Amino acid sequence: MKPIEVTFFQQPTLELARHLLGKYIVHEHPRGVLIGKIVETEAYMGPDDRAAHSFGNRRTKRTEVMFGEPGLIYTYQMHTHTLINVVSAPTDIPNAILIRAVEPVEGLDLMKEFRNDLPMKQWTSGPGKLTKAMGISMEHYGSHWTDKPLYMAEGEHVASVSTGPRIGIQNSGEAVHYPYRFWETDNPFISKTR
DNA sequence: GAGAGGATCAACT
DNA sequence: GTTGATCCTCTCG
Repeated sequence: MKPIEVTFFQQPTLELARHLLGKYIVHEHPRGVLIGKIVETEAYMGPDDRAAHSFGNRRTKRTEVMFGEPGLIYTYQMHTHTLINVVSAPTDIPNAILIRAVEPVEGLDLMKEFRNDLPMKQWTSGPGKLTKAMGISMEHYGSHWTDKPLYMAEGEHVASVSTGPRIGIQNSGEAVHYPYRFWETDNPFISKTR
C-alpha cells in the first residue's frame, strides 16, 4: 500500500471533504496493518465558521497545525476520546476536515480487540470510535497524511454521496445548518443522524 | 495553579 | 432523554 500523492490535498476544502470518501486510512501498527475506508466526513471552514476551533483565525497551540500545509494530521482530545482531522486549504488558511466514520477493511482481529469485542457495526461508526479501533492517538498530531506509519491511500470508487448538516455542534449560530457533512449513501458504518 | 468546557460514547431510566 | 466518564487545552490570575 502506497501513500497518496500530496497534490490530492491541494483542492478546495468542500471538494476535498467529498473526495476523501472511499479513500483508505492505513496505520502500520506495531501489531499489524490496520486499514479503514472513509465513509463519512465533516468540513470545518476556519475563519468564517462559528463551529470551527479556528473561527476568527483563532491561533493557539492546539489549532496551530491548521495554519500549516494541507494534508497535515490534526488530532485533539474530546472527553475520553481522540478525534482526527485532515488539514485543508493553503498554508495560513485554517480549514480542517473531521473523519467521522470509516469501514473496516483490514486488520479486523486487531480492531475487534481494540473495540472490546463489540459488534462490528460499532467498531468505527463514529469519530471517537474509529480512532480507538485503529490505534490513533495524540502522538500523531502534526505529522503528514503521506508519511508512515499513519497515511492515506487510494481506495474505492464511491457511487453515491449524500450531504447534510453537521453533528454535535451547538451554539454556533447559522453554522449549525451549513451542509458540510458528507457520507457514502446507505453505508452501514456511518455515525448516527440527528 | 485552578477552573471550565468540549466537533463523544456508552450505559443507564 | 439523561448522565457520567475523566482528558487536553485555554483563560485568568
